[in-house]
Amino acid sequence: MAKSRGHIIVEQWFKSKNWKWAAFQKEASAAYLNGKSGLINAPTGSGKTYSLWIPILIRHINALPEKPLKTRKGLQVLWITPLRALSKDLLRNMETACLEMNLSWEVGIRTGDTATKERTRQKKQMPDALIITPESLHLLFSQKNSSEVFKNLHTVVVDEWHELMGSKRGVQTELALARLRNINPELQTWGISATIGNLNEAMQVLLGMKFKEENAVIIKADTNKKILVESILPEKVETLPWSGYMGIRLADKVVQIVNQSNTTLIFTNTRAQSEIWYRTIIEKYPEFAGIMALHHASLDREIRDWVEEALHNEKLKVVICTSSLDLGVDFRPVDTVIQVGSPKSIARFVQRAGRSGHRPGVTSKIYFCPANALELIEAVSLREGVVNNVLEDRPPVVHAFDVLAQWMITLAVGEGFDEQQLFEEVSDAYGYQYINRQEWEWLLGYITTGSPSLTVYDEYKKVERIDGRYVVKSRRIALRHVLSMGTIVSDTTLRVKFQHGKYLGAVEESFVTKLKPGDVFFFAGMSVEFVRIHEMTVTVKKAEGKKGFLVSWAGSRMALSSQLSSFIRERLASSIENPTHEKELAKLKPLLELQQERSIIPQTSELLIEQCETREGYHIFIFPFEGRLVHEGMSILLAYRLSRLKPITFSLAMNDYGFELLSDQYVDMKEIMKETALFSTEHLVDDIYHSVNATEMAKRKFREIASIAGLMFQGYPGQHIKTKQIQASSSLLFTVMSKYEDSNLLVNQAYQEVLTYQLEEIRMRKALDRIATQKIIIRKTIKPTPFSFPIMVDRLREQLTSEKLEDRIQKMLKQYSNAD
DNA sequence: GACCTGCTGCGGGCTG
Repeated sequence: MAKSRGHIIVEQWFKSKNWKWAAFQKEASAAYLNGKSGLINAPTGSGKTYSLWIPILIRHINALPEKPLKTRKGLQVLWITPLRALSKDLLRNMETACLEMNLSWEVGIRTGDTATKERTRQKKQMPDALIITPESLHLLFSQKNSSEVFKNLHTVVVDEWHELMGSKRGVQTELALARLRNINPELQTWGISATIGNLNEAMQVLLGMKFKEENAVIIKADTNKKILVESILPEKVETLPWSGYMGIRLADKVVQIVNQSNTTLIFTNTRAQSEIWYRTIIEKYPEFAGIMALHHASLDREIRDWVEEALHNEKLKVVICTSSLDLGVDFRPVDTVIQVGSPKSIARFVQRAGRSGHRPGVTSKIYFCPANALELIEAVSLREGVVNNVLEDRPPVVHAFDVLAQWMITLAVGEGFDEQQLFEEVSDAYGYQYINRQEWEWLLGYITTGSPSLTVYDEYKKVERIDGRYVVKSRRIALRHVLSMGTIVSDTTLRVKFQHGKYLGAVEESFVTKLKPGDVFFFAGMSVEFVRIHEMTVTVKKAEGKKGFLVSWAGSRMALSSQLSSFIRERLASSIENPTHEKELAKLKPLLELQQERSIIPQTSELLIEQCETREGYHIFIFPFEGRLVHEGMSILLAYRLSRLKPITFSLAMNDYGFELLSDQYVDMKEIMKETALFSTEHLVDDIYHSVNATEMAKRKFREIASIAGLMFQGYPGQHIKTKQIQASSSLLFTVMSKYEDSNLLVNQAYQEVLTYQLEEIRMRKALDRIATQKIIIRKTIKPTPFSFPIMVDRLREQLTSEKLEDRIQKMLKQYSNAD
């Protein structure tokens, strides 16, 4: 490739910093300077920011006239980041590079944190480059002069694109990009992404449907990042429980590793789990006070900032965290990462491993601490995934009409739009490539009249059509819209603070309603006593030494990824017949032998069904090993199909490995399997819609959709509306819209989201297809097996409180040992 | 030989 002048300057800059001028940086610079767009796939800490930022500056310098222009050109570069927290670091880096290149470029930040003064300044004169979140970018489009603001924009960079793409925030970004390309067809768009399974698709989503292929490139960093995976093993497999997800039994071993390391991050799957680990370690090893910290999303921002800072300055030995530290600033001191419990996907595991050895060429090491015995299989599977570099896809969100409705109103609040033009523009976005006129007309109706069933209510008439343009005239409507933009919908939370005023974090309404004054709970790594609740704030005081219950949050459970599940199926199948030398499997051997003895371990060509009878009734266990969401869908499907043969009701339970149908009647699976296609994919969707309370599931989903689409105003800042009220009004809207309209796009979307995300329809179909080719093995067991026991416990847990659960498990224990 | 489940992320006018 011929070296351009710009290319040489970039190269010199890298050399002057004594940095290795890596192949991907060369490639990216050259492609950018040649006017291309694309995607850069490089690990964090590899200098990928500079591989774009420096060429951008060069391009600017080259374009400078001899005499500098008197008037500034305004905004030329947008740098989109999913995390506010990343913006300050970026700003520093970018400004430093400007200084080094002797260029008086101004770089600014525009996020929710940006002060009013700075906003006003930006309104008068935008900086040359702006670091921004997708939400703030949408807010810029709600201003009257937005096309003027973006007139001279020539480059947009989307950082951590893999992180945005799979969510509705990604769709927001797609829509904004489509608009920016419309304003300036020459716009160069670059994405920066970690490695995911569908990189090509990621680029397509970023660049939109009309992008010319010859102008796009994917640039992969050829960094052989080494990742070492080591399991933390118990002396005996008996140490590990059959079921359970906390993993604290191996706390001593974990502490040993922490002690041998400089700085350790311990990743847990839930906030409650991180609190348990903190409490367990501090009780057993009081010397960790002061050098151990907690980090999760419900802790106060100030505390989290302190933890991040202390981690950076090597003041902390260990931090116990959740996904809250998956991304974010470089923590160079971290040399060890421990994952407690299944990470559920290989990509997440790799991402977390990368938090250690955060420099090019340095090996990352991650320890896996299994939380129950069967997770030893996952340990082996994870390692296999890492070695073979198998990573999950991030499927982009499509047909999100709620996000589109919001976007249309945003534009109407801003400069207004011509519907034909906007329709063209929106079809350029990957997520709306198949949108048709009928859907579009419905959306136009929705934003102007509030959909056919709501026409009598004025508050849903938001947008007016004036001289062919769709605009929002009312100040009040504009204000309320701007106050509720974005796609992240959360429950109402209450802030927790000490009497003397220090804020600890936030808990959910549903948790607080259980509390009485004097109750003690464990939160933010300490025991606190509930004092009172006033104006959405929970006041507490220290309760040293007292034991209390643990804060719980209503989140969602992550399901095992299909890539990881398939490794697990294979590992299990070969565990007995072709045992490998993996030490994890050696540990697990006694348990697998017990499974083999009481039932079987299925080969990959087999589907195992276990049936047994206990005092609770007749159990059917089925083990597709497909992750809990698919199992949820399958259990619903099977329960429905069985109930059509004869009237029968089941209670359902599931985990990542299998599911249970429990009834007070015996079902002869062998007979039924002969006659009925229980696992057929035929009428799958119909059966599911008939079977479950699909309406209930859709209703719950609808709450988020209605919020995003602007049907429910969540209140002015500082003034809160209770979750219950929001839930009630969304459920009312759902009922009205379903009843009086045949094809309400938002209601349909709710059903679609239930199928796609809650029940993982596509994956379920694949699994059912696989089952169709498998041999069904039905085993009657006298006692629950290592496979089935955890599912039973799971069901009990949902029905009973924890004390009662303990009693029940004791009873079960007695019952089954008596049978011996 | 069997206990502790529930991730992350953003944003908020106008006027004088």
